[in-house]
Amino acid sequence: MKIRLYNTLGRELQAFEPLEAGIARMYACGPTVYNYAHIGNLRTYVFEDLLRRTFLYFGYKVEHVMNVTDVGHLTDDGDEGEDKMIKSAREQGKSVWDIADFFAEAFFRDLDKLNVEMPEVVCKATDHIADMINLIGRLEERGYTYLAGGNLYFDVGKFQRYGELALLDRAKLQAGARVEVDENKRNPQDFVLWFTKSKFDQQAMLWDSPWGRGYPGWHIECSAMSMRYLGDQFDIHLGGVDHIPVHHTNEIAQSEAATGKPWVRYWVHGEFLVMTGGKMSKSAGGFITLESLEQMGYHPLDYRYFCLGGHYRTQLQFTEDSLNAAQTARRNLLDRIERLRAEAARNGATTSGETASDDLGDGAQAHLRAFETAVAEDLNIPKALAELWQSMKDDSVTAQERLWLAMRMDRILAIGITAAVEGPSEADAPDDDAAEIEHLITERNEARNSRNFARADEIRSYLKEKGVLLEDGPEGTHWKRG
RNA sequence: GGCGCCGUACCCAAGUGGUAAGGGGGAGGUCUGCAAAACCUUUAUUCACCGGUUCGAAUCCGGUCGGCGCCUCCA
Repeated sequence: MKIRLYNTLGRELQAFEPLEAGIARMYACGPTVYNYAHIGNLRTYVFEDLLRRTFLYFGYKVEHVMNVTDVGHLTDDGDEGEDKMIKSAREQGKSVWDIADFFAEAFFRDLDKLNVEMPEVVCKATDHIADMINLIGRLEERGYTYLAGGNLYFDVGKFQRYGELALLDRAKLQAGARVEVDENKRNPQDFVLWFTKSKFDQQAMLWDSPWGRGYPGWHIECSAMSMRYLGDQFDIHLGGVDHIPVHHTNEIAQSEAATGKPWVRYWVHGEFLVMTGGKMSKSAGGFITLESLEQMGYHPLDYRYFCLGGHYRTQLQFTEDSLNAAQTARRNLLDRIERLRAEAARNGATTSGETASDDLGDGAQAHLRAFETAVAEDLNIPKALAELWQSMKDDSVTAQERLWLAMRMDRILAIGITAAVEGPSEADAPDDDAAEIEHLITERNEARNSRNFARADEIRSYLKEKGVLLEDGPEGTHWKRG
């Protein structure tokens, strides 16, 4: 099936045509590891994971590269004098290197909890300084750079198509709208490739270079590392929408200036998670981590499910109510899976193993096709999720087929369905108190049979206090942990 | 000031020319000693507002109002 994606470059839906048949090569801008990722950051990585899984689902080989920015950069709003990494290191009494390792580890732990698969390559900026110096050298040879005030700049005036991605009209850009203009720049949009004169003193990470001892500008790392692992030209570049006007615009300029060739074919950007009053950010006070959601009683996959509810290109409203809705929905879905599993078992069907989709009935086929069509059309995951629900509720499809469909769809959605189907069922789950609970249930049912409801209710409330819920059904009494 | 996005039920949110997906929540019902679960039914004649194009518009065009993002090394 043809996958269509919205290309920021050109602002239109385009059929994905890889440079090399059957392979999707993509680069994703990763985190700057000076703090924990907040759930807004994580939304973007969930989106990238959905795209990755979509390619895999449709049979592509994926070469996915993500960088980790572990070189310090400026602190946030209004603070022009300090480096994020240095600030964080000082506050925590650690070296910048330790800070980077610590938060990178935390970041990937979060991704793992969210069922975000690891890219084929995760590369740290500090391991690729030589690649950056090399690339800057190519730019210098081609005359795109100038030295001023000790720093080496990229001259956007030499790159005619500057700003094409962001639809920037250089003549109309208001320089210094929010930040002081760097007097050394020839054009306001010029950016530093290599610093030797830091705006701040305590820069701990320094490397020798042809332009002096210093450290690289931010944008160059993505160009250098992506080209190192994916070649001078590759298929897709991913990131958050905030990167369109500056970071990605500059990446394109320096990459294409260095090679003289078109660089990336498809630019795909994820929109922000927003809270009441605006986007999530430290200054606004709404810094929520995955861990804090866990402490509030949510499963990480509840958050993933929540993310699937909105299209990647639209802002998603985060509220506790909507996260609750996602949590309940996911529980209901997994409960339904559990019942389908029991039904399939009663029918003597096996739930594991592959069923060729050719063997599916027409109804199941139609559901699968609807799901795949939604996913392939610019990753319409909300629609795909709706198709999942409809297929689960379709009684004309056998329980076994529905389980198979759910697992199949979970290859992309990754919301815990496969684990629910293939893992131990609730009944198999070991429980230290199981014997006592079973015993009490037996006693209660004897009491019910002799119409001693007072005793029966006593047992119900006793177990409820211990967190055990009883459900009387036609086939006996089931219990579960509440 | 420039660039871009968005406004769909109580909430989240698909749908972008053919007569409103899905989830959560609410309401009613079946079942049940009770309770829960499950199941069934129901919940926008209408898509911020005003014009226009069209046989037909939530979808296209123009305007108004409102929200948001970016223009800084925020995902």
